[in-house]
Amino acid sequence: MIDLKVLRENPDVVRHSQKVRGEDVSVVDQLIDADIKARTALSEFETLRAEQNALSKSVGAAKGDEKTALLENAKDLASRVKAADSKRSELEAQAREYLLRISNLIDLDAPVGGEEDFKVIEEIGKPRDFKSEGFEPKDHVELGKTLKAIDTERGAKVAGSRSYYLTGPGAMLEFALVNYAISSAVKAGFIPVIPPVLVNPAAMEGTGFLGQAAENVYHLEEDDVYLVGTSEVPLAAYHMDEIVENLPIRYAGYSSCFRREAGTYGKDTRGIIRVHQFDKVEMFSFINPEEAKAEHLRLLEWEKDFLKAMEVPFRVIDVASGDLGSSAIRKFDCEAWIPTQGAYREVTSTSNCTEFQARRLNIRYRDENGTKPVATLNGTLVAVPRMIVAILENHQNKDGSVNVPKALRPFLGVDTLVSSL
RNA sequence: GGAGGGCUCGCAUAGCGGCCGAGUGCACCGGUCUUGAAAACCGGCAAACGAAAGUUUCGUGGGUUCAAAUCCCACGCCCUCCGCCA
Repeated sequence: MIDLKVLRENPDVVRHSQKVRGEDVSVVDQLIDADIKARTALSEFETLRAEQNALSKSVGAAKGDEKTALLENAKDLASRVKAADSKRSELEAQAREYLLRISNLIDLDAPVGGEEDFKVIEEIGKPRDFKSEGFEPKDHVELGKTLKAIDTERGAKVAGSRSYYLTGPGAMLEFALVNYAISSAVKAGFIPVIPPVLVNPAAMEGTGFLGQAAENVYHLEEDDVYLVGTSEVPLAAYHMDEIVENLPIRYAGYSSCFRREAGTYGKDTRGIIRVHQFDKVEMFSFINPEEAKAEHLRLLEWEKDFLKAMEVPFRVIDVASGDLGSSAIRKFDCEAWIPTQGAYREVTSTSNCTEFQARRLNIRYRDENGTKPVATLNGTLVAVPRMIVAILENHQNKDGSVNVPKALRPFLGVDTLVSSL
């Protein structure tokens, strides 16, 4: 949630943010109004309550007739307190509802616009010229099949669309990617974490995934728990309701991720670009808000290092305001070149959520002036299926074999993946 | 799934209707003493809103009462034992 002080003192900042995100602006004024009403009700309640507390104390001390008279008074007051209290909680709930509908205040450096209005920051590596090499690149589905690495047909048979098996070299590739990712993260000072992927509503709500993203979240009705779409959720909630010390704290979470992919019918139906379940190594930082911007760039740097090590051509984009999640003020995506699509596709992403999540999750740090919400940031180190796609397609040879990036060789044990058909 | 026990300020515990936002010990911070340290002693030490007064918070939500950490109800979580199972 945003800082109410900003809203009270500078509502135009909030209006502008909502506007460039393409979100409801009118909720800002509804919140301002609700906030004033709630605060008025609160102070009315507090005044009455103070009176009641004082009166109550005198009842305890009084005797006889005096006591009877006081009790009469107190009874009346008690009912007024009760009424004031329920009015207060009603208005506070209303205000909170509006508050939760407002997204984090956009970074003014983020490009304004929709999905298409991203800004390319840099391009790293050059796409291969398969034509001059004398062959048509195969797509990852085909390569995965001949290498016996990816089995989407049986995935569909057993689990439905957007499901797959990683087998043999495919499975080994996942282990290699994850091991390489975790060992680089540990070198960079991250604490490796294997978090729960089944979380309660507070964790889900706190990280902001039950707003606009709710339709993509799996919910297990019977037990009222959610399957996380990213380990960002359990990592952020790890310090829920705590006052943390020794910032920055950096975690590298490895977990399965679950996504309903609602509203994506017909999009990326082939292969494992868009799937319901995949594994991912995610970086997550808790940090002093003043350092959030610098940390964002550091996370991006780690993502770039990983992609460079995969020897895959990619570009970095500055995602436009209308395409950001509600918690993020700015987001950088790394997009790998996918030869058979002739396009760059998102493989990793890093977001600066400033204090937005920490406010909801009640995660604070202490400084000379008291306690304040921390900033949280997240970034993908590796999302396994998409990285496998990028590696297979970019490093394929004419005979259908695939060269393994040097960085992965120690973890995989081979230099080349060879067709076993 | 069955039977019990428990949830109080970082940790451990006291409190069982008004004198309790709450005692004690440990931890922590500051000081005295000491060549230095330990010990001892003295002082401080939960959080939120608020300019302040004040209000709120003893797992959560509801109820009884003039008044609830304390009584009642529901839920959640944790622990122990039994059953089942990876």
